[in-house]
Amino acid sequence: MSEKLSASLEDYIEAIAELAGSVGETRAADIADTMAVSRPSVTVALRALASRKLVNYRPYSTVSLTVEGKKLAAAVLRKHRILSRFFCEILGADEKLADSAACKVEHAIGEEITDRLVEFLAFIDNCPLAARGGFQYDSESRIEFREEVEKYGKN
Amino acid sequence: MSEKLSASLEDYIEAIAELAGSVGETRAADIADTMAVSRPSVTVALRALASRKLVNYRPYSTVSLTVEGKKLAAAVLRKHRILSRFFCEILGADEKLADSAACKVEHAIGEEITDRLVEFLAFIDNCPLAARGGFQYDSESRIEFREEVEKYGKN
DNA sequence: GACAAAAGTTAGAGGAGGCTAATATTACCA
DNA sequence: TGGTAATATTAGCCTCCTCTAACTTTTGTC
Repeated sequence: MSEKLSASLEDYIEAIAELAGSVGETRAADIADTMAVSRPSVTVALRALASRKLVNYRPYSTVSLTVEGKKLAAAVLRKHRILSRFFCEILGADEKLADSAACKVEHAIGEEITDRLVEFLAFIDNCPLAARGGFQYDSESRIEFREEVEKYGKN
Repeated sequence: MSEKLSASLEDYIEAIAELAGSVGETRAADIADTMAVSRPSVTVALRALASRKLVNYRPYSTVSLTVEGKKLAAAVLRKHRILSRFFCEILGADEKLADSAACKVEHAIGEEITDRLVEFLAFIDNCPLAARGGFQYDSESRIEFREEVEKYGKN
């Protein structure tokens, strides 16, 4: 991947990926609308992304992601999904809150934390949780817990 | 609380709280050093914080937090601790990574998510987790899981 | 108590992001 | 095909945060 984008540019990449969808293209106006940002701000952002070779951009034309851009978008969207699931399913937050929190946190965590969260969710999905089981959670069982979590890790 | 600080100003508040410690005072140079930032940047930040009545600041003097500032610092530090614990104890991340991730994420989550995370950690601490128990985690037990977590919630 | 060192501030500049108003380009339709 | 509506860009401005270089104040030592 490239040089580590700002939160703002990651948001643009994410929005473009979602708007482009299967068609693969979108327009500046749609980006501006969904991001609640002015059109000139979009122009500036697109230039920044184009200079990093993350979008195909020519003035007065439609926008699409490059291969690199798609990779980056996928990484950001993955973080978003994982976080949203965690906030919603595990912490029990409202869907809307979970989503908006994910939107902010996705720019703040790296791949390792994300991978570990995936691992953790996989664990909870497959093997959970004796709320009723009455296990005491001392420092030893904490270590066991970790080992169990790792067994369920994949992508 | 006041008007919602930027991540940057929250970092300053946090650093001041930690440096001031029990003495209650610290100096601009120490802030600059621990935050790896220039002294003029500290001056600017202190003026911004003083204008929001979060620090007691007079040129060429020491710095301390106001009552409001202390409240805000406590809120940020609480988020930091909770997140760091979660990344480290639950996700199994290295202490250093857990801490640096907490440093970023603390500015991105609100009180509700934080409260829910506290609840969740309390639950894990007290009642966990039958990795060995063999409970299946279907959509029904997910709801039960949530109910159990809530029983352990407090501050 | 004077003077050097340490600490702090001012001045000036730059990057990142955002906005509005004005201008340019494209697209569509009669 | 010409003209208007829609779309996009440019120009100019602002805020936030950071920096270096230069200057001022405070402190501590002889």
